[in-house]
Amino acid sequence: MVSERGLQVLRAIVEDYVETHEPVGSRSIVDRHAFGVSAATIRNDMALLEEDELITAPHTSSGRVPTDKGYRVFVDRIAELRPLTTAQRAAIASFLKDSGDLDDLLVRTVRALTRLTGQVAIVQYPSFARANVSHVEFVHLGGSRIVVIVVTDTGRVSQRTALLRGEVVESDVATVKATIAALVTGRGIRDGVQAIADLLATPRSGDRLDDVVRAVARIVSEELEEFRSDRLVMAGSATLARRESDFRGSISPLLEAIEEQVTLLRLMGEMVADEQGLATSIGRENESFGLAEASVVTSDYDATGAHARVGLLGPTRMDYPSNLAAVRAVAHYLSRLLDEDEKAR
Amino acid sequence: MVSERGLQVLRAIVEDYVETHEPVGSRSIVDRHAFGVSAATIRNDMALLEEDELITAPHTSSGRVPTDKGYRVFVDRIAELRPLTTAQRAAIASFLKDSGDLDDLLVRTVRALTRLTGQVAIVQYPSFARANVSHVEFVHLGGSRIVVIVVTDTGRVSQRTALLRGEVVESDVATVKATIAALVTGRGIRDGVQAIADLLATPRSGDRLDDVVRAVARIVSEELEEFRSDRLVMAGSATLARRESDFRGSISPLLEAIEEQVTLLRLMGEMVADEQGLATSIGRENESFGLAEASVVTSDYDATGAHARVGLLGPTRMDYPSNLAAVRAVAHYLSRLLDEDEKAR
DNA sequence: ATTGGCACTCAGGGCAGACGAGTGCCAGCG
DNA sequence: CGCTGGCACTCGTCTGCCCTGAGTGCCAAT
Repeated sequence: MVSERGLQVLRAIVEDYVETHEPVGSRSIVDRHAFGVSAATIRNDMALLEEDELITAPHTSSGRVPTDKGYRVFVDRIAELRPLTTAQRAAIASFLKDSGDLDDLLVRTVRALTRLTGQVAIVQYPSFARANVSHVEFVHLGGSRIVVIVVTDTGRVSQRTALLRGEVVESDVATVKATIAALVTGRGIRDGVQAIADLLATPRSGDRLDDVVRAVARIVSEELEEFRSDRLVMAGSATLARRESDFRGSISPLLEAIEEQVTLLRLMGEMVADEQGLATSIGRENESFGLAEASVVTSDYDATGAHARVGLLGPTRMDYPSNLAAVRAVAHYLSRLLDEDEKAR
Repeated sequence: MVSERGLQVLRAIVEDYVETHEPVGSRSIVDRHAFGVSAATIRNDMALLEEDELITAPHTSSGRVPTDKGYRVFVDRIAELRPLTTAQRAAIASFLKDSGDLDDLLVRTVRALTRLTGQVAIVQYPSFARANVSHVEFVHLGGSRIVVIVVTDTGRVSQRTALLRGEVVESDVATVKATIAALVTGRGIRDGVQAIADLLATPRSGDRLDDVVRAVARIVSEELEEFRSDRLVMAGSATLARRESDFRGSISPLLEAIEEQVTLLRLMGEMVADEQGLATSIGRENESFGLAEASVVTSDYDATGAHARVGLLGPTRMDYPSNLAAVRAVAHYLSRLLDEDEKAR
């Protein structure tokens, strides 16, 4: 078990290491922090911390560096959020106000966050799983093409072009629209998907339009699935290159994860938030996602029942207190703006 | 003036340097290429090439490296495209076939290209400046929100949510729709934008709906502008990290350009294509775009009059013959698929 | 439990020497 | 006149070496 002072030593090591990027020795700790004990005492504490695998020495005669486990303890038991300055809060507020629609708001959010922290910022689209389909619209482009548009009552729009096998005429489109609209309009996403699945399961009728209806229904179903699945908005990948020395290996796994999105979605989905809605995933904890040298911090935000996360992706050696405070503050503003929007309906 | 053999020496230097990433000396040239002359002769040629600033020596006693100007001469006067293998062609074809709508096709294209070349791949959306508005649709979400959807006859769809000042009811929406649809439907993008500008220029009437119409018209106009402006699809940014040693400085300007898009759009817009539709921009030629250590190669592709580019972004020291061949081949397939689509209408 | 002292380790910087790849130049040859 | 072999020279890189200093672990004393 680590003593109270031991924890303070760990705190000092984490803080100094994050700041200086250099292994920190017992001497520099007593210099920079008012422990009131000698370096030798600190050394004894450090030996204990090392036994617990909270810190490690890169080579025999050198200062200590926190291990992933050390960061974990730091975040869970020691660190307190470093509140944002009022200037920072004001910057967020002015950056986010006057946003247009949801897309615009999220883009601004992610930019604000990356600017604030210098890390890669990530915002999950609010999940619309609970939304209802308010509208389906079909636009005939002539020939065998139809643009299929689905709108939910939360204002999400998805659109896709269906390329049919044969030609259709305007009146066909109207018929198809009526059929499919009846199936999904006013229903929840899940119900809509189910209704379409039921339709596709029925045996084919000989009707000329049957094939068309099926083809279009399949597209609609895909679009509904898209609402159900989450999406990400990101910004700040260029900052990774500047922090490159923070990553022992290459940053290309990170860039891949950013490009893939799926990995990050899974990762953010699996992270467990504390009672404040904050969550961290540190270094090797991300190993199965190919991000063993990176950390992710997230904060939940809420939009009228819908629920999603904003987060940061950066080196394991990041400033957790500031970054956690930043995601929390941004999530907070985002929730508020979305709620105001909601009321404005 | 450089002799014929001088050019062949330049070719050898470029090819070897691209392959080995090391300055190439006179000796290794006679070893690897069948020049039939001695190293001393090559040295004389190299001295001339250096006088013309086509190659340079990193330090006094070391092999030569092509300058940007050298790459330029190589591309313009020496290099011949290295045709793709049939396996590669087959890979492209199978990768692109069975694409869904335009978005899907372009995403596949850009993935194919990055996989083929190992560089960052870029595809410009075909320009829809000449398209006509075929449809505007308004979906009332209740309260003061309307989703504004614009569809062109080329199948592009743009959608945005308008948040109005006051509440509107269903019948208002119908009125607004009629007004605006009359303004833009069937017209070209440019005409539509103009018509809306004219509307906004008229003095306000006292009509209750006038403000609503104006607000919505402004949104429609923005959406039309979006059709006019180009957009990019990209893939492969992670490859940059792997090639990082190819860039003397940091790769962060490149990542920024990728995230910005605007820079790349401008750059690709300014590049001048040869009679084959191919264009290159090498190293310092991109200096004003902050990409002095990068090169871009592009190939035009055509979709029934609409015209855009596919390209690659990579280090100056790239394999131009292969990359040019790759963009040309991919552009070729893309044109063909788009034309088939067109016919299928 | 804390401390000062001490021996020990080891990364990093500086220096010198050897090596070798590569050059420029020149005189000679066909 | 172009090509060639030869040769002296340059200079970056590698290697081994030493030294320094930061930092450690341990121990006996308080």
